[in-house]
Amino acid sequence: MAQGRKSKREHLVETAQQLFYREGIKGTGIDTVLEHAGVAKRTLYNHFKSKDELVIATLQHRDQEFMAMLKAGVKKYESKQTGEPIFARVLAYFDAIAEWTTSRQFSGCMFINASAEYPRQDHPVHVICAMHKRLVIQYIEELMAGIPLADPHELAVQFAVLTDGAIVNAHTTSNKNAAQVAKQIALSLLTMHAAGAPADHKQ
Amino acid sequence: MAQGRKSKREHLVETAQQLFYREGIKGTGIDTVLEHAGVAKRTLYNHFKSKDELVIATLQHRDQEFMAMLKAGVKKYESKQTGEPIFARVLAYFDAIAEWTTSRQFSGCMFINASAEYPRQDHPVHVICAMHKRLVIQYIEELMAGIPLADPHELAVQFAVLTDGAIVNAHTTSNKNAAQVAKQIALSLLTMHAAGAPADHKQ
DNA sequence: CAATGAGTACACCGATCAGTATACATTAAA
DNA sequence: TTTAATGTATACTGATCGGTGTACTCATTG
Repeated sequence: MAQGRKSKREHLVETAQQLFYREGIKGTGIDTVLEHAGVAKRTLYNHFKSKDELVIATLQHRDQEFMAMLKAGVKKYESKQTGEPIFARVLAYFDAIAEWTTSRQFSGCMFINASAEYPRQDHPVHVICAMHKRLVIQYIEELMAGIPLADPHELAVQFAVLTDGAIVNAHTTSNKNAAQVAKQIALSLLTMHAAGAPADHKQ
Repeated sequence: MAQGRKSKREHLVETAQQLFYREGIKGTGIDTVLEHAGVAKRTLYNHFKSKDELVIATLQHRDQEFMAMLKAGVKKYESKQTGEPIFARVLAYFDAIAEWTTSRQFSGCMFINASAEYPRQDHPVHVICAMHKRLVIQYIEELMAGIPLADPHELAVQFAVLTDGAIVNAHTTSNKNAAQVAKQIALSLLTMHAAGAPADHKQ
């Protein structure tokens, strides 16, 4: 098994990911990917039997990468939160989203973009996108583990809606504040629904 | 000026809009549009000098149609709201969004989808999408005209973020509840920020 | 009737698309 | 050293892309 520091397959996936993200999936031809990767066409088709397969591998790779980015962001911002300590992790999550949506290369959520390019709900790409979103909700629930809530899942869904809204709004209208808007709303919801959180007693 | 009940141009725009919405813009070829419209290729290129121009005309048409749909929805649901009457119009707006996102042909927001297909922020399509979103925010502000608020615009932006989130979430994860989730959050924010609304005095 | 403008039918263009075929080079393990 | 796997280079396929050229029909209008 000949392989450099990175396998050709991995290199192709990473190159394709960049291009798909910047130019869209249907806006990026196979030849463009090969050109940027410096890899022969035959090699690509030895690893993937079609462009669709490359697209799916790309989205799976992005899923891993994105979740890792989120977790790193939460770790980074968790300690910088003021106010109620049990809220720190969820609020840090929104800071992570904010950092991402205001970064220079930000171009929306790859999964939202992909499912916009493949609108049919039964298309594999669309299915993968739905799975990713479900994973994010699950992660948000984990972040709220320490908070006494009547229905943690429902609040996680609300936060997911807020997140998607912030991402899309930031992308379409170039609004650098969108994620902070979402964070503020999230904080309101937290204080509203957290029953008997210390230092938050009603009057 | 020969013209049937509808001008060829209008017919082309409406046909293209349907197809672009269902199959994506880059996923729909000119020939497909012509086939469905039953119009000669030359006719199309007499009205539009490129596909991009047709796309833009389509988005402008959709903007009109969408705003009309929103206004009709608000009128329809306004009287059916319970609780604080000055909130009725904004809450009806979310019901209109809910009706749309749960309708059979719903396939996301055409503008969000379009700007996902054309990720570059300076592309004309992206610019039109941003304009549309700004129009919606303006409309939301109008709906809140009767509510005493410290910063109506900020709340309108929050509602826009909620709306985008609901739309995207409904589309990507087939969540029929997304818009109702957004409405609930909106109601919370309204009661929280509406200063001195009757029957809403503190304590 | 003549002229004009709008639409049609259809052939055609070069470019690009995803994907294949073939022949050769490199590498590493047996 | 032989063998097999992996990758490269390049040419090619058939389909489709957006867009053009041309000759025609048809209805209106002066």
